[in-house]
Amino acid sequence: MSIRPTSRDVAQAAGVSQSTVSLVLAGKWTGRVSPATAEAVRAAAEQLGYRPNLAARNLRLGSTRTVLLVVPTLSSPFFGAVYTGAARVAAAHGFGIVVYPWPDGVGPADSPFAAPHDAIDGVLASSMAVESLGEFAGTPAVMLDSDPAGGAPTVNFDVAGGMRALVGHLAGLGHRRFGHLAAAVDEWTFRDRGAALAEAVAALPDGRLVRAETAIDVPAARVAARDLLAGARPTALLCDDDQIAAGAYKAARGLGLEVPGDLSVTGFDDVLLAEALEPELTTVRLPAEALGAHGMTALLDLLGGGRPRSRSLAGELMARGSTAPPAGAAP
Amino acid sequence: MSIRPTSRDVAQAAGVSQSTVSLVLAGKWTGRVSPATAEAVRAAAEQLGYRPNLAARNLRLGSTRTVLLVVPTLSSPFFGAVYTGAARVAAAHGFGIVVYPWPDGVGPADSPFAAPHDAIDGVLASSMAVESLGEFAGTPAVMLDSDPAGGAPTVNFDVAGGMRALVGHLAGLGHRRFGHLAAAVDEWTFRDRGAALAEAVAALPDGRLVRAETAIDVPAARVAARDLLAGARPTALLCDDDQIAAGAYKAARGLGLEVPGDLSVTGFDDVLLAEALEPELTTVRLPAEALGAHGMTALLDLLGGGRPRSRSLAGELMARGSTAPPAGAAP
DNA sequence: CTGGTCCCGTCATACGTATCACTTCGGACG
DNA sequence: CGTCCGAAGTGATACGTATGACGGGACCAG
Repeated sequence: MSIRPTSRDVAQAAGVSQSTVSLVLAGKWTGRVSPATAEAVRAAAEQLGYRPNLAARNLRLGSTRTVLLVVPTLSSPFFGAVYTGAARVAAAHGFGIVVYPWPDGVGPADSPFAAPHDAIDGVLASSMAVESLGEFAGTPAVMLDSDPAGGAPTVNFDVAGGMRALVGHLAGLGHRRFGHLAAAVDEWTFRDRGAALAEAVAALPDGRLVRAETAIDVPAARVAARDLLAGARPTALLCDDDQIAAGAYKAARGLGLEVPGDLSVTGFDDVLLAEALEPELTTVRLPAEALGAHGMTALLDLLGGGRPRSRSLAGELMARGSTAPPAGAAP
Repeated sequence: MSIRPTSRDVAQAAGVSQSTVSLVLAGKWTGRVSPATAEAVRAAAEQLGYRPNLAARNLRLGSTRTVLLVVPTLSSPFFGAVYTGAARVAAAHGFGIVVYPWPDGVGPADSPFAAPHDAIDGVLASSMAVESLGEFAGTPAVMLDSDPAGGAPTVNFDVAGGMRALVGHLAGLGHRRFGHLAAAVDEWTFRDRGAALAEAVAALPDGRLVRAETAIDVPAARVAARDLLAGARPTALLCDDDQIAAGAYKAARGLGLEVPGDLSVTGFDDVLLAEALEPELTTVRLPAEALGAHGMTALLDLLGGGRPRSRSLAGELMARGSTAPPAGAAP
């Protein structure tokens, strides 16, 4: 038979009523159905290849056991990892995930993607302001990598700690004059990175810091880095992103500066780029999969009526070949 | 009122029956409902913020207007682009997309992800063998970037043409001794690349080709490239992937070879890596978004009862700084 | 005045599931 | 012996939508 079997077909095959099938398959039969009957039902279901119709179940239950993951883009491995972590936890709880790539600043009406507004129980949104979620107001939401002051429960990276680790690493090598190639993106994570960096440098005796902004792509970063290096002469350049660091490499080489001999460079994020560059990039690895996993855990808690606490995940300093003592330092 | 309005609420507000609301909102009212009434219904729906319940609609229609996109991983920008292209076309036709990351070789039971087997109308699968879809047998499917001999309609890249373009470019520069760093992955696209490369080199007078395999990651490619370069001495090294090319860069530098002075290197795919490397990588850009878009178009055609033709999308040669005439060639 | 045709809508129903209220039946208990 | 109770299961219903089968005027022709 080519048509899909329903619970009624299973009932008929097992010689019981449809309600019994439903009870058994939902696992709520203890004390209501005899073990023998339950087994018979399961056998019939198995034999017919029965799979419950999700649409009917959702209609009946008023819940879809599906969560929407809102990300700015899927063209970055980072969000792929977030998805993976979230989906793993979701699947373990019988939830599905639908991805909704929502470029920041794009109105929902302009979006080329179909948002299944109602077919979801909750929202997991990464790297955006909670106000952007206006469209989903009222839906239980957990924010990832976003401003914790937004009101919603948040799971974040400790980017401030990451920045402090980088500055500590560089200061330990003898650096005092720092440059910051900041991402020209108004997101919490970058604001936090900038503030932490400024603070950490200010805490150093003789610490100095110059700052420039750039878009997150290689050519733009190259130009910004060249301009910055042409003015002040930092011995270490901290970049908000690995792609920016790639641009900095090019600018340095263009100016005849050796990395790390004449200029130390650091990135942030440790995407696949960090190991491909030469020299390999010192950066901070952010546990993106864990971010997704913890976020989904918090969301499930929220859906279950809990009040999940916001939390912060530490990054890991990956010290590699792009950092060294500044030229002229004692060995 | 906080509860979601149903079509019945709209009917009451507009002073008509529920069926009328359904007819109007489905756009099937011509000749059945007067323009004035239709307008009133639309106004009431708008005013109440009515959105049809998808679960109910799906239950009634027996179709979900949702398609499953099966990809090996989301940790690559490539599949993000495929998704984007597919989702754009889908949304324009009122379809949604659910992503199912299915690492090749992993059985469905082992998969950490929840496959919504029945909640879908069709499958779009990228970069895998059609046999892998066993789980979804019987569902209308279109394969992307996969073996066209599989039986299902296919949308592919003309990787053979891309390889020929690379060889032509290098031959034009004067190269005759080629190396191929092949991806050790048993997928159609890599088999096809290898075959096309061998053929193109064989067609050259004096053309010679050595070949080695490697996993698609930077450290592995570095080792493989070093071993290959230590034996034969090709003047041009064609890599199956940009990440492999990054490893080749490192190996070359480790052996004291300058790129492109002593060794020309090419990649494949033009992910964000190509522009970040130094020198920038000559590679073939594959239109991943177009792949997704054409695939979805074919799938919609298939779902509509059509018989979509398989087709092939040309890549674009991106000649950049990693290729030059071989050492000792006439200028 | 009757019968036929449109036009504009409404009624009723089915999709497949989960669950509440109810029945049946054998035994335990007073 | 009558009553109550738990075990084991069934019947009926509702979720919200889409749609085929009807209905009731209005208008026109005969």
